[in-house]
Amino acid sequence: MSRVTAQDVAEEAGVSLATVDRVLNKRKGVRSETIEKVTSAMDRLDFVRDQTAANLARRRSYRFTFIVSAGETSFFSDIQSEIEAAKSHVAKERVDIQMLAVPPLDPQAIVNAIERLGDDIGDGLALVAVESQAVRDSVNSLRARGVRVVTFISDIPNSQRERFVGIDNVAAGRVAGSLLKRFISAPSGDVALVAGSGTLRDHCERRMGFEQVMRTECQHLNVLPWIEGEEMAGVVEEKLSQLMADNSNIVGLYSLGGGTRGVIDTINSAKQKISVVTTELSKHTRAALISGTVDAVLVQDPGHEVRRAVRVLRALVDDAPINEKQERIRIEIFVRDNLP
Amino acid sequence: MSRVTAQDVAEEAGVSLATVDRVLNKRKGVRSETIEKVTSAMDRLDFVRDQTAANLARRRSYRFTFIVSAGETSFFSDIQSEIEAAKSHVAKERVDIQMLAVPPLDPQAIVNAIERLGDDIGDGLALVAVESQAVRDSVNSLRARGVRVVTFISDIPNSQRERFVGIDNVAAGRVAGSLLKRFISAPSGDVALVAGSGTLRDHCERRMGFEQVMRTECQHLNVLPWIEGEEMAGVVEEKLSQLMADNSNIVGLYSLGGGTRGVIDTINSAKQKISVVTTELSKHTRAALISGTVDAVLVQDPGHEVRRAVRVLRALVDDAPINEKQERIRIEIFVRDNLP
DNA sequence: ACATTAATGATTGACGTACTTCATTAAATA
DNA sequence: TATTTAATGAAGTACGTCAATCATTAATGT
Repeated sequence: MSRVTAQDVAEEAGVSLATVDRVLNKRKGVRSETIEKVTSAMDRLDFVRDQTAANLARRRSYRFTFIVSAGETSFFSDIQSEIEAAKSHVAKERVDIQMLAVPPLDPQAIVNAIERLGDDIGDGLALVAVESQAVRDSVNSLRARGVRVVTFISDIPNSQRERFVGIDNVAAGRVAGSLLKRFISAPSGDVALVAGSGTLRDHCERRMGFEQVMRTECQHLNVLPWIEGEEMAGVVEEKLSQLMADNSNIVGLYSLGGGTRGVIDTINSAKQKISVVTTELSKHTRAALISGTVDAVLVQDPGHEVRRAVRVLRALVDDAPINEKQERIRIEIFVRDNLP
Repeated sequence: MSRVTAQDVAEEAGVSLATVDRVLNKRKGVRSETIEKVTSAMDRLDFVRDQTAANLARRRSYRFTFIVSAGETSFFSDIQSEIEAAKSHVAKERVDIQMLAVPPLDPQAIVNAIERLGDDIGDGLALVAVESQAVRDSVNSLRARGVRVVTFISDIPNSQRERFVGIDNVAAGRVAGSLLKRFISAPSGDVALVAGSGTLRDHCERRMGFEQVMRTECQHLNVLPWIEGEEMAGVVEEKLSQLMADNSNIVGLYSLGGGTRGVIDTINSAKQKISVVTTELSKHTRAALISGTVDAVLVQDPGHEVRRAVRVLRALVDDAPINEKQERIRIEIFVRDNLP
């Protein structure tokens, strides 16, 4: 009933423990014939190497860096506190995490941060990327140095980052579109679009997905040019209330980025009945869902994303396979009744 | 930069390693004054005990049993394959899982299975419970023997199970209601309800949540008496097509349990345009989402649930704290565009 | 036949913690 | 003061694997 050890395998295979170890760790100096003997013995005995003991013996420890945006958005403060939480959690498993918050929307800040860290960056980096050649170069040179890199929340394709941990933003936009399509009962009307900034790839992608659905399936709805709120509630409120004053034909709204609080305040003080889909679960969107101001909120769970980034980085360092299915980040839909 | 060990703590506190160990494992025979010295040294040094080394030294291994329903439903075959997957995955961490599939809706089958297992049940049990006094007694006597028990998917309250790993089914019903409410644009009409069986607590709870919303917020909609399909597609199809032939005023449908394939087939061959919300993500519901037959699917992710059950059981055995936030199972909403 | 190389065995000391035993010291009680 | 009791130290073994060393044996080439 007790576990099968490498020693047991050695006896079963009629070789020494040293040889089993060589096979186990793919070291050279073993005849293929012997390798076969050992692996078949492992099969017969159902041997599974004790990963915890192996890590202990290897005295392997991991050091990862997170570089995130220091935006005003509640999403990013959630991300930061989740990273803090993960930090103390994974410390038990010899994983050390450091976090750096840099000014948002600023490629150079990212590049400088990476520069300054030098080797202190550790074995891997999770980066909230900003679309820019400088960042791309920086990522590529990290990879050349052997640092494992994943992009986080916002991707930067065409770089050598090994993976993107975040949601499929085009799909998120499509979900918003297909929900709004069903929520809007009016026979026709305008749909407003509120975003943070056109320089954020995730915002652009969501818009793209949203417009795909609108164009192909909602000929009765007309999507207005988007409002860029620079992720600030005040700016959003100003621009949106202006728009709504000018246009009494708005029947739906999709807020796909920061500054959602501004959207909520504006809608609350307007008289029109509008179907609304937003992003991010903050106390504001939560209250708005309950009061009925907002119909649905599309969310990417910060806790999941942080934990997954850590798991993926660790797997990359270990050259272990990644369970793609488990590591996919879901787009979660919240309505009033499934609020967490 | 290297990790702080118990030895370091001993030196910092000016005590021996043995004393640190006594404090660490809450053994008696240490003055409270000394305990204080040690814990403050641990704080100063940021000591985190290496759980992997501890487990190794303790030669602790875990043995858990899953007892699940062997229903025809694809959900349960998903559960089973997820358990298999988890099994090989956690074997690396000295966790051994065995699974037993018992006939569905049969309390005695569960009791017998537990009886037959005896001590072989291991350190913990995850049980897809069925409402019954016999099962309750069985669970309670396991607890008395020191076996940790969690209910899984379907709860059995008033028993001494320590936790329920699954979704909030009343909330799931409410979500279905509030989605249907928005999806249905007709000014009035009937809403059909298809379930598996009234003896399943999760089905009853979903119905309850659904009717709560309908009654309080949808006076214009009339909920018809539910159809019990016994989790079999054929039965569902027969009963539902009968209902739809008799009633041309059906504008919405919520399928809250097994046999969803029957629902889909029936709707497909009917001419009415009906808004539909169902449960479970199978190839049938997936296809129906894409074709537009079904508007939304409410899902509990089998993979998540299995992994969480294992984590919770392990934490219970270790007397470790459980991160409630992480362990809550979400109700996921799928529409055509966020299909995984 | 001898030197060279490759494959394997045997042994050992980590890794960080758990747990036990035995000895020692300090404090409390008679 | 003598005796018991409680608190602590010192030292060692174990857990399962890694990794290094050195010795031994078998296969290969000259």
